[in-house]
Amino acid sequence: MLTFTEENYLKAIFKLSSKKIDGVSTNSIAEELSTKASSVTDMIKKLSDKKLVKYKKYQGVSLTKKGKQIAVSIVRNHRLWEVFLVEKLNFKWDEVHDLAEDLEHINSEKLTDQLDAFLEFPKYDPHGDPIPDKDGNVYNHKDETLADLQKGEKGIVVGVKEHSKSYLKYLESINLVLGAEIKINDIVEFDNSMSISVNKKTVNISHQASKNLIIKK
Amino acid sequence: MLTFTEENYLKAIFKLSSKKIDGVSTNSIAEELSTKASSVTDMIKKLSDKKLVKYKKYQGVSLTKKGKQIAVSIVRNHRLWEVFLVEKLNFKWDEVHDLAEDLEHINSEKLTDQLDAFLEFPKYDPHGDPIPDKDGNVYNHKDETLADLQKGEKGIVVGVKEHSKSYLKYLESINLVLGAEIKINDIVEFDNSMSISVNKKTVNISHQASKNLIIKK
DNA sequence: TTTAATTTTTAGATAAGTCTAAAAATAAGA
DNA sequence: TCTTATTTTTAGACTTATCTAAAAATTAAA
Ligand SMILES: [Mn+2]
Ligand SMILES: [Mn+2]
Ligand SMILES: [Mn+2]
Ligand SMILES: [Mn+2]
Repeated sequence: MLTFTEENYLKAIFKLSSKKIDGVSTNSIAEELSTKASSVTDMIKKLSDKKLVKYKKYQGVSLTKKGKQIAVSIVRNHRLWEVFLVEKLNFKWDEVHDLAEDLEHINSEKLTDQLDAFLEFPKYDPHGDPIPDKDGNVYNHKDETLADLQKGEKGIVVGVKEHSKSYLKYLESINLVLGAEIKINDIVEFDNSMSISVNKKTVNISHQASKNLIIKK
Repeated sequence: MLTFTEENYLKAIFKLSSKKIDGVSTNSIAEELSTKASSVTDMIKKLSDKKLVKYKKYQGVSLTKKGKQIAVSIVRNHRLWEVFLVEKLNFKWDEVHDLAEDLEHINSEKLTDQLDAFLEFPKYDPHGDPIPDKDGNVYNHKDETLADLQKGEKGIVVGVKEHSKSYLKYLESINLVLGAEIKINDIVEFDNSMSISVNKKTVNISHQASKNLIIKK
């Protein structure tokens, strides 16, 4: 059995791996987990001893098959619990992440599978992130954001790239929730802010905000 | 915030307190938690520093108001999660305890309250144990067991005093589940075993088994 | 290709929770 | 009451995960 800490390291490495082809750097893991590089080095050695990561000094780290399996199953847990909290316990999408950070570490295949069934096998979590299936396959969205659309184009909100409470609350306040249909009315060249239509209402949105909203055309 | 370990000590002391009027002994806590007396002494000192227990060397330990509040809220969590697992995720009553041991430590008042509401405010967990209310009141069953009944008397199963998997599985195999109606056909004086009727079937049950089954006449 | 900046690793310390073995206090028995 | 037996506490050691400060390796710049 792994400690919560070890599991969180695996999850962090998994997350960072998706953005990097080669090994994940010590510093990036430290930043992701709000810890120090020296702590990361120590933990990497331990995970390496347990054959959960491949590691060569100064060369970065990557997950082994086994390590990736564990990481994905934790992500699966995390996202299923988020769905549960929103769908069944009436939480808002900006309230569920921290609780899911704890719940994800409860390791029971039966629990996960029964929860999955109870939720009727959801494909996405409340933030639009894909839920890995039982075999560990994850089908990510294409990385197309609102900021990529041109004047006159339409799109549907399918996810967010930024998960902070404040961003999520802001989006909800202007009805930019999952499934919302958007039309680009205008783009201000100076700062790339946009005027868009959602729900027959017109709102303005900064580039900072639009580039974190994942869209399907 | 408390660690899981600290919470488990509080819970253990709470459990043992209900069977003792004066302070709980170091050894009994050690046994309850499968640890050593020396470890218990160390932890008690820590909990005492945090004003969660009252402690005088060699005189046993008892919970403060604050300590008891925490302990009860953990018990509340534990039992609500057990209800969830059985009612919503189709677990059997012998499968839920260990998972609840983990889930109970997820501290969120909102989560607990929403879960309580989702489950429609259950009064008892799957083993018949009472679920403390939001204010920390617990209404325990009277301690009347099947073994206390006389020949010819009837009773209804309302709980168990022993929570081992094997006992729970055994009970289920002979239909001695919560709510089952029992009639005592005969008592063997030699070993206090009983012949009883459940669901129109007759079964024999040892004293060891009957004295752990809580009954309401 | 040296030198300088950055990144990563090591060395040594600290805190939590545990253990064994031994000492101290309490309880039980003669 | 005095002597054992039992219980509880203390002393000292170990493990895990963390940190700071310093050394080593790599990368970037001149
Ligand atoms: Mn999340
Ligand atoms: Mn999410
Ligand atoms: Mn239980
Ligand atoms: Mn129970």
